[in-house]
Amino acid sequence: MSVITKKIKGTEDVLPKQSYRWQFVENIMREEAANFGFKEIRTPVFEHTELFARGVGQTTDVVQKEMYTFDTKGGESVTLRPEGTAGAARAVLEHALTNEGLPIKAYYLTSCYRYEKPQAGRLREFHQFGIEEYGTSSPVADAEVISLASSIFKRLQIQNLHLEINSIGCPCCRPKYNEALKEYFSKYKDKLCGNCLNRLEKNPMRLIDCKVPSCNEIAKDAPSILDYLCEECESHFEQVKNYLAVSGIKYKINPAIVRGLDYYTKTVFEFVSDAIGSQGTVCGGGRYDGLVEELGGPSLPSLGYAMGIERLLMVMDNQGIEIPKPESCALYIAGLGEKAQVKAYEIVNTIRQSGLCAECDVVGRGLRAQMKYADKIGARFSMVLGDNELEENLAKVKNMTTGETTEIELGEKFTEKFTVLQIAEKFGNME
RNA sequence: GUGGGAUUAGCGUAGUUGGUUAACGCGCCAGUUUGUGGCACUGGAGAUCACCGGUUCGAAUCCGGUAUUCCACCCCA
Repeated sequence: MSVITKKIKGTEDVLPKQSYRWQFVENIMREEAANFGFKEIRTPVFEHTELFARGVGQTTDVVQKEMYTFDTKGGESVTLRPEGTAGAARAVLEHALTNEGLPIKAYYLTSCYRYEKPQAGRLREFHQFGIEEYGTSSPVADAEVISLASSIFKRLQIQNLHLEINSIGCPCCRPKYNEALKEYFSKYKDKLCGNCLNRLEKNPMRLIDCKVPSCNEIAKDAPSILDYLCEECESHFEQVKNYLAVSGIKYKINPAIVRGLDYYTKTVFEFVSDAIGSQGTVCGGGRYDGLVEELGGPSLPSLGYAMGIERLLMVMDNQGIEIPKPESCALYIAGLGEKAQVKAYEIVNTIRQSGLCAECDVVGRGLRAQMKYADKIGARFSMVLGDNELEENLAKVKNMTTGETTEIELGEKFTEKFTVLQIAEKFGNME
């Protein structure tokens, strides 16, 4: 076999055998989001490049080197969304959703694209579930949003996830902190890595989580943002912690969480798993009070986060969490001979119309092979239809899990009223 | 973008001093006489040994490059 091409690097196919796992996770996300009052928002996969440049931030790695950007035939620069927040914020502004009452609570479940070097848990096309809440600066909202993530993880039965939170201040206090950082790190200029030297002027906060051992050593004693928070930020952070405590959510304060997207302010957090290697952040987000304004809108304090579906599935796989298999075929009808095949097809259609899954042979197999197939697809019941059955108006139905058989009448009534539940009744209890 | 490992049928693997039709398990297909799956048995299909090039009389096996994938860094979900 020589297939002409393969899937693009860093992309994944979700095959029929596997898709139920995705659907299970997605359904729980949708349900929990609904319980918390969030409604789905769907925005286009691509946007004008400037939206991300502006929203996510020019200095970020995501914008500088990871975007799928191209020119259209019309000559405009468009970009495949590298994350979900910018597009959602754009839509909120474009449709003036602020007029429909605040806060605006939305969630998305979509693909995102980043041109990165792939490895397990890091794909070029990946999927995120994300939460967006616009128009509230209250710390309750911070806790609410984290609580939603937490209850999704609980329903997915994911174990050993650590919540780490931090506050990275606001335009009022961060400049002072940045100055303090510059002053501190300047003393060690000759020992810092090239990357850190570059960032020292533009984005000194990023030096704090540098993984280069020598830098890391220096960063240990760097001033903490928590000592530089303005009164408002500090009080906000305190209240967020209180609300988390009230919700019974455990967390660890990690001053090293700074996040790589420029729009974050005040609260930032991550849920981290140690089960899947170095790409362990399964959910990350925080507050972005300045984003909407940055995009040309009104001052609209907001917050949100995104979870990586592939990573969650990896963790679940790793922890051996069982995902319930979907309902299989209720009845398989094996037909013998042309006349019986037609009848089988007719009955199958009737059952389908009653809302149940039924199947019959569509490849021309023999009886034995049809039974094997019925077994393979996990049919709950099977029935054999041949000349004898058609003559006598009587067919045997077999319970595929127990092997028991029972007889059932064919005929006019049969096709009209037949349901698999009737068969089940004949067997007494089923399940 | 940096560094390292891997690459043999759909999947998991075996295959070293380089030597005839590349092996095994699972899966798939078909049979095991009279019309019934899960077990067993028999048979069958399926691999240009990732790709390209080099060394050699001869390469799955050695060398180089490319691709993909995994691990770490980086980044982030």
